[in-house]
Amino acid sequence: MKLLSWNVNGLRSCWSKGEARADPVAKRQEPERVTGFKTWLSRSRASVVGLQEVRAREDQLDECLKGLGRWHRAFSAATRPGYSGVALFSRTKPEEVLTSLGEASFDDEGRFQLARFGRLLVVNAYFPNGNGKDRDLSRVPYKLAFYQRVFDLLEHEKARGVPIVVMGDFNTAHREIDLARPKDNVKNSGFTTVEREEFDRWIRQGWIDTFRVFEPGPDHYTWWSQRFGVRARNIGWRIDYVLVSPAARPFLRSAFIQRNVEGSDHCPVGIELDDSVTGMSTTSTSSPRADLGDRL
Amino acid sequence: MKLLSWNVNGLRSCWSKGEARADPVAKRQEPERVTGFKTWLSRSRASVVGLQEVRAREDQLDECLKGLGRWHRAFSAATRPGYSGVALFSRTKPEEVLTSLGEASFDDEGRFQLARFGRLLVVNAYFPNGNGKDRDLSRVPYKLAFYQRVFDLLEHEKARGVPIVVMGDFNTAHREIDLARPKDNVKNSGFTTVEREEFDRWIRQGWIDTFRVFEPGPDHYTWWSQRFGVRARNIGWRIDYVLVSPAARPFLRSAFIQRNVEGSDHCPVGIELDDSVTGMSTTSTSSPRADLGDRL
DNA sequence: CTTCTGATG
DNA sequence: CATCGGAAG
Repeated sequence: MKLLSWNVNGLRSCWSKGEARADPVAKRQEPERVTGFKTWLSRSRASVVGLQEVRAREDQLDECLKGLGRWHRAFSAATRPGYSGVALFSRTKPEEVLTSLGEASFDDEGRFQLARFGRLLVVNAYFPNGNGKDRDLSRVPYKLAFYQRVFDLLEHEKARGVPIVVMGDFNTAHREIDLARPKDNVKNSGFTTVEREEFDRWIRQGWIDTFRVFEPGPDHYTWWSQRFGVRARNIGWRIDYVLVSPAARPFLRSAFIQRNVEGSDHCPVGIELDDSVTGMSTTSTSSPRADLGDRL
Repeated sequence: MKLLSWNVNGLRSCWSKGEARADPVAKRQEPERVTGFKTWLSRSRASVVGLQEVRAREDQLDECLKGLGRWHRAFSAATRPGYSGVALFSRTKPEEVLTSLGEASFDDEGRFQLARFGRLLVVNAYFPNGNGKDRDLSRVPYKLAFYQRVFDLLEHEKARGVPIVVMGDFNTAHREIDLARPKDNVKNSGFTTVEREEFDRWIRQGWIDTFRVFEPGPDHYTWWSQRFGVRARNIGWRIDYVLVSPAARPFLRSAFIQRNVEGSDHCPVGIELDDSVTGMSTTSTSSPRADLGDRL
């Protein structure tokens, strides 16, 4: 099974880039194909797709969601209009979906979804940006608290040997190799010491950065600033990740970055797991099954 | 001498429509020529140009103002950023420019300029829209007070026989013939009885609607809603005018609407006056010269 | 429908 | 640089 994660930076905008709209812009130009959301999704062959920065409530998405084919869809929007928001699309309906982290300051921002497919837990998360109102680091504490809350929430199941996937926009580059200009960014949110240390803690505690299982080298990024056209020169950051718990590791077949998919300032990332990870296929295993009712 | 008036609905936007910019839009489309501000101005052969809804302070206009050629420029911006604002361009420097109506509630909105060229007074005005916050008529009283203030300010000079031009966006259609759908708009600001009566008062007191001197017929408009593409079907309003005082009437050579000029939801309007109206040409007259120092 | 800000990324 | 909302026209 394939799992994909994409920060779409506004689903309506991302979707529109793949459509030849009869809008004022289209009147002035030849429709030019960029990939956009719809084409990407229809060609994805994914089982589960996590989106971040949807920036719309479900009822504002009618046009984008029309004709997408048979997907189960779950949304968690922020209270503030046009801000944040995550969505989870899946080929089969999850047995459970949870969107609360048990704290209003987190839940108000539509950043978290946890879904269960058999024994597999899939988290779709949009970790906060650490920049505050005045482009300072004032939101870093909130960001770290969010990381810790998600970590704590999953710890028991991870320790029990439940296969878990945590995918999304982590808004942090882990190591120097994970961004093109590490020296220039040591004081910028996304690459400060505290943020990197929190990421380190996840890895030390057993979470696996799936992309690095297969690719140890540099120049692999998932986000590029929209300024100065730096994407063409690949001056980017790897801030979108798919982590898996140790119990999911044996099922991991591949991990990848879809750097040619356009429509957002992020590109999609993903992994392939053996179908048996859910415990729902013919060949079953004896891994423990998550019981969200107990823990969450 | 030719005088022109145009509500540009954002000078930066209007200007950009005449430029083949290297911007994200241009990347996706073939540059298509629409007239825009720069081309219009350079081909205008005007002596004086009044702009309304500039929607920028002078320091935000560097790019638009670059390479426009030799124009004297005067600006009056609103306090609130991106709102209202008028500008007066002229081939010769006005002897005087006045922007205050003597009341902060008017002056804060950048709606008024009065310039003197010899004995000729030129007013560039952006009369308020009568629609309030809730799309009601709550700004009609302010609009009427503005009309009355401008009227009163000019009355003494008009009565003395000074040639005066008042050009701009009046935000009112005078008579049924001045809008395509009079019946549908009797309750909308711009065509309510009180607004039309204020316009009537100006005419009764001697102000001349220059366009009607030459064109008594229907279907001549200066503004079209941006919704539903009604400009192509000419469903518009004539709300931009050039009025002249009785003393200027003998100098009036033509009046016109430039309905094919694009770049704004309004099109330019203008008149031609005999050059001698300023009293500065070789053939002088004995008309009184305005003395702003006394009155304003 | 379109122009602007202002917040946010 | 680009998204989205809101005010305004």
